[in-house]
Amino acid sequence: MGVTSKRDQLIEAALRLFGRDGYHATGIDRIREEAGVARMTLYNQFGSKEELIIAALRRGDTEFRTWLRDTVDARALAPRQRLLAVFDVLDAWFKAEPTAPPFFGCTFINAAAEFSDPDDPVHRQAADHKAKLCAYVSELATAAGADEPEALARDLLLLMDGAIVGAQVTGDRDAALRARALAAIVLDRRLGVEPAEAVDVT
Amino acid sequence: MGVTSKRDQLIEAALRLFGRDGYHATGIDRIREEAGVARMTLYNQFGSKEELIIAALRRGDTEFRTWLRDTVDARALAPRQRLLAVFDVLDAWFKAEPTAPPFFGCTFINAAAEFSDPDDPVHRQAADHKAKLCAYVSELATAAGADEPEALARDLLLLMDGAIVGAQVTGDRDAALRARALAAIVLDRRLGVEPAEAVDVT
DNA sequence: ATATAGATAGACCGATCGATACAATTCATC
DNA sequence: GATGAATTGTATCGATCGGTCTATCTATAT
Repeated sequence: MGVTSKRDQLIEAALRLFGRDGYHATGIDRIREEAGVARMTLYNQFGSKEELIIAALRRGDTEFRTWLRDTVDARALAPRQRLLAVFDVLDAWFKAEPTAPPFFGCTFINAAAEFSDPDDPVHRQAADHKAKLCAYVSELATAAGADEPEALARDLLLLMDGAIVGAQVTGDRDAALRARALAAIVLDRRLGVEPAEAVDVT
Repeated sequence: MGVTSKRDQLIEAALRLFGRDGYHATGIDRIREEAGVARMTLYNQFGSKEELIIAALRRGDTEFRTWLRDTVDARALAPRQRLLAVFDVLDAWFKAEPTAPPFFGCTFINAAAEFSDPDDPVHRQAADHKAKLCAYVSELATAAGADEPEALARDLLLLMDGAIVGAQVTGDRDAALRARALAAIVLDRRLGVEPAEAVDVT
């Protein structure tokens, strides 16, 4: 085996294929083939397709949030700018910049769609990702001195999801920038205006 | 046959099942069974599953936009209020009010997710729905005297999609109301403030 | 050198997939 | 009441689905 374990190879292949082709449309055998692994290895590591889906979502969650966090941190801006930087990260994602994961829409939104029952483990895993994402944005909002960081985070998450859908469905690659402009307007209301930034909200 | 043709029964069953369970997860036989129709009738009316999907999306598009339009019209408000009323309609949808279609997320977003190729006929049909929705909101924005009605419509559509995703993934049934509050803030910037409304943006 | 655990390829399972063939039957129209 | 089109049920197709089983191979540790 290489540097990555069979288990990791399976999770990575699954994450990519589920993200591109969907969950029901992607067969076990396709994942097994892509990972270069025997079928029984898959069933030894994960008892079922559902468990593999959940493992892939868990991996995707940590990978995405880590990438988001690191990329925002790399800009090392003032607290208010860091909230807006989240949308710059989305922009890089939509435009498929090298460091970003390939864009086929949000695999968590897609998972929740394909498993519509809120009690389904897959749906729960998808909801958990959004909750963790919201918690992170809430941290940023707190650092920026928001009165109600949780409420602000939910609003910004709504803008993020709206941008993702716009980029995915109608192919609007500038959706993140428009969401960023909207976020700036919202921040003006919730954080108070910073003179230097308040002008260029367009 | 009843008052509705076999074709209509098939389209309605398909629209409901695709919306709830997804496109790949819903088999032809399930639709045929739900519609109470022979399998060959399905293949006589629609040459393939894909054509049935597209017919269902077309039906869903007109049904949703008609319902949206009528419900907004029923409120007969001032132009600016009509733009915000769109979010009240979403709210009624999320909360499964009797007149609203059942809520399992936006079947067009879901279709675009399951058929990720932008050139896929199904994906195109989904994108077409969002484009038509955007055109309608643009009408409302024009009536409200927006400087750039198209740009405003895109922003409001982003808020709508964000609310839909929030309601679908994390089950946030108040997502439409939060999107409405955000929309009010955006309208303040784009339309100019109307004193009576400008205060209660929360 | 041998024991042990994990990975391999491939046959195989029953179920279901989308789609077709066809004969029997219903139904509207004249 | 006869005609022709639409609809019916059912049998069937090849392919694929998720999942199991087995026998062979390989690597590591003792």
